[in-house]
Amino acid sequence: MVTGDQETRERVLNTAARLFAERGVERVTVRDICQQAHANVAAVNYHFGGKDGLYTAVMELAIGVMRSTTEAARDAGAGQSAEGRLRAYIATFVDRVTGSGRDTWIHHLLMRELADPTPALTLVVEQVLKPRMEYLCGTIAEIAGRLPDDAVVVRCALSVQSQFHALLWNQALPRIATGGDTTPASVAAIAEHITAFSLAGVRGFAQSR
Amino acid sequence: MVTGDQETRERVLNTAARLFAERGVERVTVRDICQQAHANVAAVNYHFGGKDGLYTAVMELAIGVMRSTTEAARDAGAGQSAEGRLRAYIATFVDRVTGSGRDTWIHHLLMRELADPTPALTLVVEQVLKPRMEYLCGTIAEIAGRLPDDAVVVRCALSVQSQFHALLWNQALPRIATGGDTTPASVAAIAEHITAFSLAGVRGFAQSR
Amino acid sequence: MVTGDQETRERVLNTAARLFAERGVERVTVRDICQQAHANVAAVNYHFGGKDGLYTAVMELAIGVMRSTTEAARDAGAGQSAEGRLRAYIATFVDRVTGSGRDTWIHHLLMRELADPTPALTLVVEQVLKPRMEYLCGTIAEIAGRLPDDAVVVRCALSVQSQFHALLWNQALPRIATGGDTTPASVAAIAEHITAFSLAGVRGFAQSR
Amino acid sequence: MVTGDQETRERVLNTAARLFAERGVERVTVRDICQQAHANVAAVNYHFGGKDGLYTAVMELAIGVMRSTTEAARDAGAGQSAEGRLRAYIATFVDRVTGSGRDTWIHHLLMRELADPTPALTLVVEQVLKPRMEYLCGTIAEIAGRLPDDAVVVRCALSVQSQFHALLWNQALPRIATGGDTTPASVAAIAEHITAFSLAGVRGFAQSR
DNA sequence: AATGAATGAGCCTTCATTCAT
DNA sequence: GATGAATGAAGGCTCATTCAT
Repeated sequence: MVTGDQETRERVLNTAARLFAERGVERVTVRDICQQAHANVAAVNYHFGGKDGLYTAVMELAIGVMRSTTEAARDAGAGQSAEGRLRAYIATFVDRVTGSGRDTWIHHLLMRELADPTPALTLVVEQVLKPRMEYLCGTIAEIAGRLPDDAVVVRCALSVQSQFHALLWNQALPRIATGGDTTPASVAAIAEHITAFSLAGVRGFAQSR
Repeated sequence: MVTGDQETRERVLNTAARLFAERGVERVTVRDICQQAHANVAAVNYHFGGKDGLYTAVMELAIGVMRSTTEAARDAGAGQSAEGRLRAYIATFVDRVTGSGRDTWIHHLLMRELADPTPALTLVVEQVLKPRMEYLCGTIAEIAGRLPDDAVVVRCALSVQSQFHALLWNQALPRIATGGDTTPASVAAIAEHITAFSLAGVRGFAQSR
Repeated sequence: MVTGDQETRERVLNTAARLFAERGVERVTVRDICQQAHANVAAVNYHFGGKDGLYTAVMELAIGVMRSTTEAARDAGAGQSAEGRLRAYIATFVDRVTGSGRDTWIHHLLMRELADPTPALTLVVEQVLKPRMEYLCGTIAEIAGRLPDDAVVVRCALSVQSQFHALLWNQALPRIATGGDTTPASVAAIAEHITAFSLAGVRGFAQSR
Repeated sequence: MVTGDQETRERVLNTAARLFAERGVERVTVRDICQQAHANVAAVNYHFGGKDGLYTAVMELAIGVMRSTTEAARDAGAGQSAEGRLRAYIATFVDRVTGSGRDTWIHHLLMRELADPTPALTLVVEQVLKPRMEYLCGTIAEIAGRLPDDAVVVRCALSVQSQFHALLWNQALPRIATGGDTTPASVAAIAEHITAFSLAGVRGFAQSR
């Protein structure tokens, strides 16, 4: 109608990603999406085969972005010591989660997916969460002087990762504690806290060699 | 009267709590609830004024249980040192979250509320989360030799509390890591891990007096 | 509950009469009536056998009042000339219709019944409208020097009677014309107009004997 | 497409007009309308936004027809004397109200609106009733030798107009009086009666100049 | 490739009525 | 005699989906 071509598909996909994250899949109608995307009501079924297909496409998009975040977290610590890699990893995630603007929709979507699992969760686990855990376990293993598949190391990795999510809640919530701020200073302070807290936690499990 | 045991209102309320937690409010129909509760379709509107009212009632029920959990976590550490209180607090929560059977629906419900806030979330924050944070801050403050409203203390409390939720996900998820087990042994191991990790983390922020 | 006895029946009946007139039968619920009448939800079914039975009872009540209005209109002109009787008849009706306060609900109810006939309409026609027409025909016949069952006389009676209803509309409507006033002066002016207009109209059909 | 002749919107609109007039808005269900219109249950919401919107559309349709009736009543008396215009006006209305067949639904609908006003009544008053009153006042003013906004003239206009409605009732009722007939002869007789009665009534208020 | 009118299943809610007490 | 908890039928409306164009 407007431009034709494949642009419609993209507009619908991006609009859906935003709305799904904002309100949740159930609270968004196909009409809402198509209207805001300046597309026809039938566009969703035409391009994605239905609402479910659209959700899957959105999740695939999200997974792509999340994987690039994983990459970024890795790259930020490339060539550094284990402590440096952990610090860089945490800093990258805190930065993305507190959302310097875009891509925040991904975290909301992930929270919903975790609270209300769909078949897409399997993909997220396999392609996003497991790789992250693996990298994190490797780094932590080095710090703790243990093997990456040591149960202690895995638990530490979960302890580290879990702290990012407290940030998400603090954003979605009537702030429980301080730190709804997303000023560069406070973001850095949070990252520094998690790093220090986690390093101390991990070192407590360090094995003398 | 169909079964005659519980009153209709109670049957509907309990059934709704279970279904809301299992599938999410949007995916549960009033008909489903009433059918499983052996009640009439109109029972929801009669007793709760509508689906929304029913959800509110369920959340109030959940809040009641959660408050008793907070109490239990406090009582378990009564009369002990700060470290002992933290250990007891964590043990209580890990025990409840890993679910010795009942009341697991509450955690699912809470996760959904956090992912998809409704007006009920305000109540949860005020009556459940804030009191927990206060208690936790008090204990941590003592360990760290800081004031309870110190920003460092608050961040530590969030770091501690956030680790419980990793457990929740591990339950809802195709297990990312080890520890889908809820055998007494593994539950104890998890509790011990969080305690050790957190104590080390907090002590890293301790102020020399 | 409050006083028991037969008073409940009366309260329900009167409340229903008022509400039926105000909103129309379909727009009034049994719950509304019982609540406003400080009676139980089941009171309507208990005392009147159902909503239909209640409506019938209300119509019977209305018919009683309307018959007394007919009587009053007759009595007001008793012993007077035909012109005087017509003037008194019209004055009585204009007074009642413009509603010096109570009994206005009856007119609204009658309007609804005419617009949306129920079996009760037959009763109204037989016990209220026909007697009025008969009296009016008798009076008009005398003025016109014709027989009461003369088609001309009957048509004149309808012409007279119909003018009352214009008043009802002017009350229910965003006033089409002047005269929403119900001050004694304007009411008298209206009565005088209808009387003069009608007398002139009827005399135009007078037969020289 | 079921029948293919009219468009769905038109079928629904016409069916609704008929049913609303026959039974009243409250007693007609959306399902009834759609079934008789060979349309889907959702057609009403799709084309009219809901039952209320459908009613509004029906009223707009009715207003259109009523305005054309007003035009016809004017045209019928064009170029004639005031008496001739009044006679033509009355004849037109009596003809339409007694219903040579079609468009009778409009009168039923108007009666319901008057008995049970909805927001649509304002439109009817502004676009139909007021213009009619203005024309009628102009004609009567000329006959009575008074100004069109003279209170006496306005009252006369109401007296004239009100007589049409007696006809409506006579149709909806178990006939009170003669004249349920719609033979051309009786229709003409009624029109002639109203004309004569009204002319005499108006002339009684004539001012000598 | 894309549209929008039309569909039908299903949802929440309302309401007159019933029945055990 | 009177209550109020509980019922079931039905209503308006939403929404993802389809189909002819």
